[in-house]
Amino acid sequence: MSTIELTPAQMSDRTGVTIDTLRYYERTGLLRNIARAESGHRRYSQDDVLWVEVLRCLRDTGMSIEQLRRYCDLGALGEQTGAERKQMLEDHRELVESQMADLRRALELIDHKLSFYPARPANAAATKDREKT
Amino acid sequence: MSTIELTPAQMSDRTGVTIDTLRYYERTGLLRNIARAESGHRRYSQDDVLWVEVLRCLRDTGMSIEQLRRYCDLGALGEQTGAERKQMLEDHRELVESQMADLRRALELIDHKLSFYPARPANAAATKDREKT
DNA sequence: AAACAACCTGGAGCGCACTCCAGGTCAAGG
DNA sequence: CCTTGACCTGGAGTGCGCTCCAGGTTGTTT
Repeated sequence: MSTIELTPAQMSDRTGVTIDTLRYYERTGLLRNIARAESGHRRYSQDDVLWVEVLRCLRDTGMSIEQLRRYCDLGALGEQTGAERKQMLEDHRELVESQMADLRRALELIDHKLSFYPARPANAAATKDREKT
Repeated sequence: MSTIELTPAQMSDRTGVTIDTLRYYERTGLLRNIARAESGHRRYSQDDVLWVEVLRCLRDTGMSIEQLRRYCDLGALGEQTGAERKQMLEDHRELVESQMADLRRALELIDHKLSFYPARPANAAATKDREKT
């Protein structure tokens, strides 16, 4: 299995995460053991790509950098930290579900408000737009 | 209909928004025409409560303060801004739906990862936790 | 009337998650 | 060789959304 390695620029393209952010993640411990070329330049593996996608998925749904670092620390510590990692995931799962509830409420509100606007840009006078409702 | 007015502290209790944040919203134009007692102290109306709930709903789902202010500006300008306000709501609706997609992806990822942990804190050796997947 | 809480204003400060910068190294093309 | 551009490090800067503070007024309780 040829381990295709990516330059920082390529990694940034693949993941949609900027080079600066990749370095920031490395500094703060979210990315570890990134390979280097002899020149000292980083070389990212396919596993790194997958891991960054996991990180982004959790970040984008509200897990803090602090918590992600904790999660990484636990992973590095080995098997006996499984229970705590599981707990973190379960906690985050709850957060995600509560966010989904928020989003559903927001959709309802938006649709309710949109229902006061005419379907096509018709005469404005026809619309009695009840605000704050 | 008695217009029950609320003190800042009461308003904060009702909406879950701190007094400082309520003032901040007023400064930045998200809250307007807040009544005052003769003393100069604010008195919030029931409509203000509803409006803050709308603001929070939009804020919590990712609309920026900047955009919210724009939305308020348009509202203050009157009926002829209806089209733009409608557009803002439609744009935000799309944002909300894309966030829901993100959350669903996250839920899948989390559940996938959780599936590698034993149901009850059993012997750790039994779990071959494949990371980065 | 004295004490204490709640409120006022203008402005400064904070935490998060990046993002940018200076000053230097490395490497591929002409 | 020389230029050009991608990369390196350590550290400073940024923008957002609040949050806090100083110094003063108001209003209620004892």
